Amino acid sequence: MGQQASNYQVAWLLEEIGDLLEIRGEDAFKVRAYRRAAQVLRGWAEEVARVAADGRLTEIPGVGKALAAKIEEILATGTCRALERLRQEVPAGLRQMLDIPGVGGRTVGTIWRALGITTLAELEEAARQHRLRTIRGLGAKKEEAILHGIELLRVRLERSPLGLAYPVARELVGYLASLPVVERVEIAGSVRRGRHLVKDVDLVAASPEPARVMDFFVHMPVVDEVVLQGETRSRVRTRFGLAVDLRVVSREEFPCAWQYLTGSADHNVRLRGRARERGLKLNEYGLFAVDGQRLPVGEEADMYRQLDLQFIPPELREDRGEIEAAEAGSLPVLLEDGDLLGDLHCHTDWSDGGNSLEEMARAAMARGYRYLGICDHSRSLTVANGLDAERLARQGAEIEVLNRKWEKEGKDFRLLRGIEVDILADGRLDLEDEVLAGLDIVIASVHSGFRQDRETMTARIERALRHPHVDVLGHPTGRLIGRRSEYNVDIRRIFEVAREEGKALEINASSDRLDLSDELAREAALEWGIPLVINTDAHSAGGLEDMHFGVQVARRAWLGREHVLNSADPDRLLSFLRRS
DNA sequence: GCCGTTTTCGGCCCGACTGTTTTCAGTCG
Repeated sequence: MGQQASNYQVAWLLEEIGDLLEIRGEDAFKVRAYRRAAQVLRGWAEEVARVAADGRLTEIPGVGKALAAKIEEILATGTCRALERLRQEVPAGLRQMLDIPGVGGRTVGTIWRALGITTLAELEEAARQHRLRTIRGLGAKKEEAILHGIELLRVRLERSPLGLAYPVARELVGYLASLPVVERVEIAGSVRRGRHLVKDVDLVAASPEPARVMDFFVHMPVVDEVVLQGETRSRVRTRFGLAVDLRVVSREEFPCAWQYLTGSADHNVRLRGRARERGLKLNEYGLFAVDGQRLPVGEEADMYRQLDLQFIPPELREDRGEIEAAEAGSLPVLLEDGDLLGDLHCHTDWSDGGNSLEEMARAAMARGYRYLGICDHSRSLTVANGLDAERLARQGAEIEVLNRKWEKEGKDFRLLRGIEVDILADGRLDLEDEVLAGLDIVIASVHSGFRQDRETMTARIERALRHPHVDVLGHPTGRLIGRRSEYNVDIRRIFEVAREEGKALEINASSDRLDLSDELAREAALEWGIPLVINTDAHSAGGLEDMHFGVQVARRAWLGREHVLNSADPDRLLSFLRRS
């Protein structure tokens, strides 16, 4: 993480400026400009500090002179004057209210000015006392919606989405690893298991000098508050509100400590019982015989072996049958990051993505992919600059030019011409059949009318899935983690139709979706035999890296490469797509 | 705030939906 702010941190502050401006009632386009820049930076592959050093900040789309100056100020000082002024003016608690679904800057500003409310607790109190409905423009329904929204938000405050926790964990691991006295450091806990929501980040390190490691840990620049600090365990709260636990043990203790701290608790309880049955004792420091003699455990796998079990990958450690399977030697061979040969769903600057076709392709090649599906939005999604038939055709022509160029250069890579076509409210698709017929891949997704009743929504998706040109159903349940619940849809009926029609379902790997969930992915693939695809839905080159989260969903679903279409080589993949 | 082979100023952010409303404001994607 170094001294200079990372892209993520700069984005975080720009986002804050946008939020505060919105609450103050500033021009919506200005607010949008800050948010857009933050989004671009979050997905920007190159270090923004590096870009700034070269004086190339304004080459980043969405960054002009004013933002470039602010970014430079943030890189130099960790903040900027404009932000500090806003923080003085707008109480800190108001910002959190923007996270309540259905509440935006206007509403927050109105409530603030009318009732002087500045915290979530005060807002909830006022809603319960029916004081919000006295404000002009708000009513009983809005008051109820706010109370419900606060509930949804609570879930998110107690647990962080993996997409937030994982980069933080990775960054801290890198930071700790740079310390010479640290022999080894790893991510443990639910982040390692790939849970979509995590309570905190658990790290474990091996070092002969734990006190020095701890001292280093609690003084890291991202630390907001030291919750507790001891010889072997410390807990801090980072600036993002995320709690981080670090345990430091000896090298000898490391494998069992790592295993223990990875959990889950239920899984560990079963393992300890199993050790006891064998006359052994298992704890976070090691595996011991009755006489207290330490058994050799050089790696986690040794410990499982001592308990007559196959090695159980972290994603399976939930006591959902993995111990029985490991005992029988029947654990599945799980999908791995390297198994994926392409990503079938990403966006470009033709619609609402941040990078060009070629930039997305380069990023895909750098990941070792052999193909990349370009599936921009379709025309009805006007805010995303969705493509109509004419622009889609022009994009297709550009893709063909690129593909021919790479073929000539002998590159084993191609772009697939695709679309993420909107499923309209009645289940029709947003583009004509003959337009869809000319594409390599068609992903159909719901982006509107989320409140349809179960029957209507199910029939709507069913109709789209039965359309002969549709290959994949995108983000099948529509959930946004901590922000929006699933649509009201009979997902088993959708499974039935997908199986009948031979269509694939998406595991959307975008960290705020992870949709299908691990439970549904497992059911779809293993019980219904439906082929899955794992796609990042990336809106920038950096977004392709979310694939890791999708792989973890698949692993948590007990799936191997045979269940995932985009682990197939291009010919096999295309033959599936042509079939539909 | 950004952006530009129509433009360095004036667009950008449009339409659906909901709730609070007598004609509109806010949110969302």
